[in-house]
Amino acid sequence: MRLTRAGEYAVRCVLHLAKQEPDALVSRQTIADQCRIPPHFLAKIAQQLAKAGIIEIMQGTRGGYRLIRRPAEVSLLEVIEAIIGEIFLNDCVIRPETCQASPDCAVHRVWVRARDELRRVLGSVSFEDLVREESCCLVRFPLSPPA
Amino acid sequence: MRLTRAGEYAVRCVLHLAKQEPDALVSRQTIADQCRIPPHFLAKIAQQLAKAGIIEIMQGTRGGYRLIRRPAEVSLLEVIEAIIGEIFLNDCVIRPETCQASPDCAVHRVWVRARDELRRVLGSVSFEDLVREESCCLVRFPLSPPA
DNA sequence: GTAAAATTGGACAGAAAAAGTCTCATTTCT
DNA sequence: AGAAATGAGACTTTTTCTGTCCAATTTTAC
Repeated sequence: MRLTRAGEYAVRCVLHLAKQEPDALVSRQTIADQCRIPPHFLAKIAQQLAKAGIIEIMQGTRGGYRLIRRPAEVSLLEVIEAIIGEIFLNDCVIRPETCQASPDCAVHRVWVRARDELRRVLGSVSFEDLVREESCCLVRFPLSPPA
Repeated sequence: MRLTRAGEYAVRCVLHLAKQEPDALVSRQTIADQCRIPPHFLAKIAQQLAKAGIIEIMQGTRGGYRLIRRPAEVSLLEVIEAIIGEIFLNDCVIRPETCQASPDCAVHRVWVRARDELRRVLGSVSFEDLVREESCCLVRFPLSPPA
């Protein structure tokens, strides 16, 4: 019951793009280096983000990734679900056949509520918020330890 | 990002016990049959529930499992976490070293909030609630389809 | 006390999912 | 045409989860 690493990488990647000036194009290698993501793995993740309409992928010599929506319009939830699929917590929430009479089941209803709450929290935060609040999750190594 | 099957089984098991009269002792085999849980797998799950102080295991010929707390005093969260460990959603929430400067990170703070909400929802529901609301998640096969 | 019936506890195997790697193809710029 | 980047998918490795098996232990019954 946790975010997959791919989801975490996706958040880092989008956050990195959101921190640049609008429409900046950043190479995969740069993002991979700075966000500590295996480059080939990042490629797969980027494809999913592109399919979800969050970033744009430019091929060729001066290719790379570009955020195609305003950071304020992209929620944490959206990026995560672009990678790991819709959050549902428990099978019975999304595949009623695993549980007889799901809608009549109190346990089922709790899971639905829990999922809704979780999605609400993640959906209420945009990447603009995250940038403004000075997020880490990007490399911080050059930083010297606090004096 | 979903409950494991072991967690689901644990909920079914405790729910089954909660539906009996107080202090009823139910054999592992009976629970396994009625809740459709592989008996040996149930044994492992029961051990964790016992360790968490939720059920009591009686050995011997007329052994079995018994709920040792009032259903009203056992939350869904407790049973789940007894099996899958504390819910944390993202590594950075529980292992700060995966992320530099976690507490300063806005993403980190969102995850903490999301986790707290999720745990709050699951923690607010007791097995008494679930029994009262007529939960399924136990076998329903003998039931004929609605006319 | 011994046998039977139940569970324990740990090892182990199989399956599924996730993480990461590799390679060849394609695109774009020069 | 060549160089430098990404695309796409197959593949491998690792990890986690699920489930099984068996010897040991406990309790009940005779």
